[in-house]
Amino acid sequence: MKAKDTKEFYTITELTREFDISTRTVRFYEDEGLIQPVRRGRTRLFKPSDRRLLMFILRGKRLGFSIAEIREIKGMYNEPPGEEGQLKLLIQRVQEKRDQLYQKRRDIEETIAELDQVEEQSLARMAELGVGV
Amino acid sequence: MKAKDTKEFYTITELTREFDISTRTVRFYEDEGLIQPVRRGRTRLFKPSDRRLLMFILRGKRLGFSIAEIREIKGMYNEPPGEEGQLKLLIQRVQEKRDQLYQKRRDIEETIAELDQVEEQSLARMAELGVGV
DNA sequence: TCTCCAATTTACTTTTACGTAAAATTTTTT
DNA sequence: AAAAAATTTTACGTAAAAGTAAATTGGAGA
Repeated sequence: MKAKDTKEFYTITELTREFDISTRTVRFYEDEGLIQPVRRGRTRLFKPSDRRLLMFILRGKRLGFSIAEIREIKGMYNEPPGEEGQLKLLIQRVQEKRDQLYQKRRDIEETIAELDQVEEQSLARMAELGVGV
Repeated sequence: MKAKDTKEFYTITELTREFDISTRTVRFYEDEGLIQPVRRGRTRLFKPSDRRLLMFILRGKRLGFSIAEIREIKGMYNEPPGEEGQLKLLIQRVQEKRDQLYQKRRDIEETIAELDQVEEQSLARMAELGVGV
């Protein structure tokens, strides 16, 4: 039996169904240079690595990153450059992105805590009304 | 001595400077019904509660929430409704939002872990090059 | 080969979240 | 009070991220 990621190729619609996005979206990401599926004739064929890349893009989107930011982060996953200055720059960029993520994580914790309170109050109100949960 | 949040009123520019946003942005949020500063004549005056509300909005933005979503979350902070059906709906919505936040948190953890790896590899490469950190 | 459905290309449109410019106040400073 | 600075309103503009429509094209099956 074939597991998800051992499939040779995915069609565009397989991916759009799996991730609940439109073909336009996938092609848009290709236009933006984020994915480069191979072609059989004109038809796009997506390898497992393309699929993982798409997952990476969608994860970035969920976090509110723009296409440009996603492209930048993707670039960081390449082989580290051989030149010292470039290397230092990369390390710096990585730290900046990570700091952004730390901030987002704090934001999330705060928001979750507040929503917890809302829920608590709501449950209390339910109890007042004598409603079973 | 007056602490930040005991000030009676903030002007629009005080807020734009503190949070590094434009007046257009603040007025846009007002147009969207997110903030309702009082007026002295035509001039907007922002109370500490308005300032906190603005912080809340900007936090939502950092998390990639749209204005509509921020409005929705804000609505959850109101007094819980008295009617049972409404209450149950609220609780459900709260849980949905929280699930979204959990997802975002997982996304963040994954991305941070990957960036950690990039940094590690970069530092290893630095060492190879015999560069001092 | 014909047919039909999925995929592609091209191009115009839409939505969100502001940016920017102009002109008219208002407020503050001198 | 006059000048300067800040604020407001109005309105058009824009960039990002797709949505949508139309016309083709390609491949799979009868």
